[in-house]
Amino acid sequence: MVVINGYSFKTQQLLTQQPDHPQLSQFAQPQSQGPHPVHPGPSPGQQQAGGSMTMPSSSAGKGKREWDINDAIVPHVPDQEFDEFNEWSDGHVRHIYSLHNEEAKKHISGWAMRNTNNHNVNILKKSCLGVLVCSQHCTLPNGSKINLRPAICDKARRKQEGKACPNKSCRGGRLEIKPCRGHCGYPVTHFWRHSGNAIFFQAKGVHDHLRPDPKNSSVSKRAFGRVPLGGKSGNGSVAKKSVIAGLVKQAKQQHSLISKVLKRPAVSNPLAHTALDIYQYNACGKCAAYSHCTCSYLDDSNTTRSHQLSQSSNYGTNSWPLSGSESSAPCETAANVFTVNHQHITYNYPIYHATPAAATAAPSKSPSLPYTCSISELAAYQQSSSGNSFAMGVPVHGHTQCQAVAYDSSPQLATPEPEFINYSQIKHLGGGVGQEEISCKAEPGPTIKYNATVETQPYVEDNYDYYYSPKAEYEMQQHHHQQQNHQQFGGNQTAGHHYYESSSGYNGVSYFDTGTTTAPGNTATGNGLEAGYGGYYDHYTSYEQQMAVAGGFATAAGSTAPAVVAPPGHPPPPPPPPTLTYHHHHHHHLHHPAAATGLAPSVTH
DNA sequence: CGGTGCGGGTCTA
DNA sequence: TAGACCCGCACCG
Repeated sequence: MVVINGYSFKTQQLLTQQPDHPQLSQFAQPQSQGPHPVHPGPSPGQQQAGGSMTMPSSSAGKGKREWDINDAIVPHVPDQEFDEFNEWSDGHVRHIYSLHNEEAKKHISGWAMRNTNNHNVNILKKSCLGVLVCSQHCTLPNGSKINLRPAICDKARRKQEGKACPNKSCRGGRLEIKPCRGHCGYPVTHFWRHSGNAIFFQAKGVHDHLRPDPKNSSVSKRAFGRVPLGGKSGNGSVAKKSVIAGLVKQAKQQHSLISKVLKRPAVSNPLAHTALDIYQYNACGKCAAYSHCTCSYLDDSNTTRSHQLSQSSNYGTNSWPLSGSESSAPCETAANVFTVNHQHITYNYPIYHATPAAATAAPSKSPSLPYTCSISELAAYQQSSSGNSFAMGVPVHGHTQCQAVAYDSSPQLATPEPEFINYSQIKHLGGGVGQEEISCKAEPGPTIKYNATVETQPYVEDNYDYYYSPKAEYEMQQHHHQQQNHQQFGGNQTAGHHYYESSSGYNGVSYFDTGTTTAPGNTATGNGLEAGYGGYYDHYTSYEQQMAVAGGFATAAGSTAPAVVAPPGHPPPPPPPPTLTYHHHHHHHLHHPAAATGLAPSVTH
């Protein structure tokens, strides 16, 4: 068994994708449950691929890591196992942060994430706004492109759009938004949920664009503060020079990092596959038909990627999109989307065939093979640098992925492909709750309405401010950190993770459910209710409570409980109530009396 | 002023 | 029905 960032995988599975988990397979093949075909796409069966997907086994010890943001009950995580905050989470990843983690509390993200009303008060959903780019695709002195962070505020963002390109050398360029389509053609989404002593974070989709510069970056300031960026015509000055120098330095360092990453042996060591491999790529393969999936938006976007690659001079920068996004933004398997209630909540949960092949089997629709290959590698790098707690596909992936990505245009991956299982569904099996649906059957890409300035933009990833903003340093650290993570794979990555804490406890948000966390290791107590459930209470929570009782999960911290989801080899939890449906289609919380827990329902900060 | 969260509504598939 | 968005409002820094 291999533990990756807290997620356990059976070595066997990693090495071989054999369907050795009947139960999992079963769960992984929800289609068997109902009329809904798992994969409406070309190959309905692709997803199951033998059900080899490795669902982390709770019995394995890291079962607590098995959760989905929509799970009725999320695991309790020991304080020591909280993840280090990652502001650049990308791909289908999940993190569990300390309730005291300031960044987590603020739901911070390097990506421009805006609040999205998902009508679920328990889970905060945010979607990516993409990045601001120059309409002229101008190139900065360092060869990079304008890549600014869109304002979250609609009004502010509108003001940003149309502004003159901050690149002084740019003529007529205007800032425009390149929308994110990393999640089946839709913006990448982040979900935040406060439960118990932790903040659960789950991301869906892989950003198909570069990381935007920090809003306080020099470029941003110049862009919106009318401070001209260094340009040929530029007022050269010291600032300009320093910027260039920094860029050069940055490029070198990045190159160095990339080289390291690429050199890393991975092929020979399947186990070396990082969680990213598993959780990120697992994302894709969900689309019933990649051909239908707009994750990688074949249309005009392809060219964009190609262009990006073509200008990969500085691809090494931290902003480069993940391979998944570039060549094949993973999308979730439709079959794995479940709705538990009327809250518009999708239960997408990626189960990855913990096999090297799977990891590299990220489907791609991108026709640009050569670029794709490059991207794959870059992606691998970026993954690592992206700050994901999971290390990512190393060179191997890049390599393998070249094949997979470049040539595998088929949704069906011959190799074990990432699969998505709805944990909730699993839990609800028999309950008739989890009904699979197809999440990526349509091509949302074209449907993107706002700021549909999706033109091929040959922009190169770049962080001109890399050395100018505090963040730059941080990111660099992140890069290194990730590198380390890569090497750590195979071991408990979460252990020893530093997490930010603050004396101030989270005051509570509506989606903070204190009673939704399974107590650690408790296998037989159902008494957690009194302790864990304070004020916040809704059907969701109620259900969780029920589960807690029925399943012997203690909600109170300190107790130990089995993973929420029945792990392979473990019988699924007791059947859930018929439905987890909220009373009202739209939110309607019972105005959670946060009193008991001292949590203010609507206090956001 | 902008970030952030809430939540009522609309549109679309 | 569900997902994505839009929009206004409120709060906060």
